[in-house]
Amino acid sequence: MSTSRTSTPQTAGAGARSTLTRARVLAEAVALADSEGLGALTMRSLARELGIEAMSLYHHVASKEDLLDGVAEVVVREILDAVGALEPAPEDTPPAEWKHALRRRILTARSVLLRHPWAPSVLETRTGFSPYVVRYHDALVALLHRGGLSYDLVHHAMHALGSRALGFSQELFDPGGPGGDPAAAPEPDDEDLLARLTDEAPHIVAMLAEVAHVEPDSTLGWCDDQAEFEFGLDLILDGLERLAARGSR
Amino acid sequence: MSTSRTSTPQTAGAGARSTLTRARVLAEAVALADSEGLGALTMRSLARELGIEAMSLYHHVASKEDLLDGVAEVVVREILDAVGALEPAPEDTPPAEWKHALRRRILTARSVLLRHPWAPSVLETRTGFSPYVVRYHDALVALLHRGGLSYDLVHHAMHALGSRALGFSQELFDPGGPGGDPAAAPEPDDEDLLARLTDEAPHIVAMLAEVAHVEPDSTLGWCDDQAEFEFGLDLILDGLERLAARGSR
DNA sequence: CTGTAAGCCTTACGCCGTAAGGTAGGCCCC
DNA sequence: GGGGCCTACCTTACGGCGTAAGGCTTACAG
Repeated sequence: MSTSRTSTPQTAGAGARSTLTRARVLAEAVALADSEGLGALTMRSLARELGIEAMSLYHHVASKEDLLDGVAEVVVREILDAVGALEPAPEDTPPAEWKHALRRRILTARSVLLRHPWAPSVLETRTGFSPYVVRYHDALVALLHRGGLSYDLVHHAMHALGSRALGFSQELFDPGGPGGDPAAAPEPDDEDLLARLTDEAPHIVAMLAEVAHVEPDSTLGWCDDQAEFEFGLDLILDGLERLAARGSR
Repeated sequence: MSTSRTSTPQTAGAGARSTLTRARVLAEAVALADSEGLGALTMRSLARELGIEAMSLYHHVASKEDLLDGVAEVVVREILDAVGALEPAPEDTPPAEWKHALRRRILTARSVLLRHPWAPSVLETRTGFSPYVVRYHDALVALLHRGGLSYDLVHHAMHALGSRALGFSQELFDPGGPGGDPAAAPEPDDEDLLARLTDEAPHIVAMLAEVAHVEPDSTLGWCDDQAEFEFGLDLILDGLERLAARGSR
């Protein structure tokens, strides 16, 4: 890797590999978060990974916050690419298919986020307007409006979807969920936990006893996140469809 | 040194004010987060507020993480108290009223969280099973099941509600939202922002132009969070009701 | 040849959470 | 009533964080 000839006279113009760019910094940051968790993404560790010193990063990002903004942008762009590869533009989608088109887009977004489990917690904390996030949402708005929903209803719809629009929803009780640190699997002695639950939350225990995919006497197996996500999403989409059908609102 | 009489012989028994307890530590932590934001809640600043040294806190909480667990618990207990003061127990609620009962409970929870804007971001990161969180959710499960929903449907319902069950939902683009630091109001020159939006997100701009409570040429006024929260909540509740009506699912 | 700017490095500061250990008073039990 | 122990506090110190300030080299422009 470039070892020899450190003083190559190349202008570092086009595809120079040895020169660091913001894009390369961000890519490495994403890779680091993927492999070591969000907590391991520090200026120092990122620099180490890139073979430079921490302070040198500041020539490519303004601050750690800016780094995280950039990282979020990379992820959203990845979503945009994935969606673009599968979906026609909103204008080329038959209006009547808005619901399925929306559904597919959102599930595609989700599939990208599943590759970056730490991403939701980063996206949650970015309140700014990344151009890519905006563009993504704009396509959803277009789809809904072309589907016949009034802008008023579209507006409500976007709020109702919330973070679901980007493919995630935070769930209370979700061990190892969107937290980011894969090493943090809180596993207190499940015996005690179940015993506590049984008298503190009898109805929950009764429910879990009945719902198929969990045997309450085993270690708490968790839910089928994908199925649950789709259930909630469909509940909202169906509700929107009904509201749309009975004339705007 | 508490000024006079440092060696008061009182046994620090019942309601002694001078002795620190975990409860007092947690109460002060909540107060500090309320007034200065979550970012200002550090072991050192909390100790300063209590007139002790940082390390002394470790006699009452095991770690910062434990402190945050405790803080979350305080908030949830506050929710439980508020709900308990207004609502009959699930067993005393007519089954047919499940939807309204659930709605009221959740909106009560929300009203508590509005007093602690930083609380959602703490609750989001607690993956453990606080007894109070569990108890709260258990009551919701009871209400739903007594209302005639199968446990299977109840289970889906809890997932669909997600954090909404506790009264919040994260929204992308929500300046000064559940972040926690009240001092961080990102206000980039709104002129530029709107200009950028206009060509990056024409549909969003069109929507905002039409939706009543925002004049797009003014500084971006934000949405009526409460109304939007209720819209999303009702969408889900109505959908659940419909599913319940046509027999389990 | 000189000026300037970019890209990287060194050093250092003030935060953070917390490990380790010290001390002073109150309690129990012999 | 005296020795030991427990509790609640303190002091000191460590390693890690983000980053301010400034220095050194190299590449290119005039």
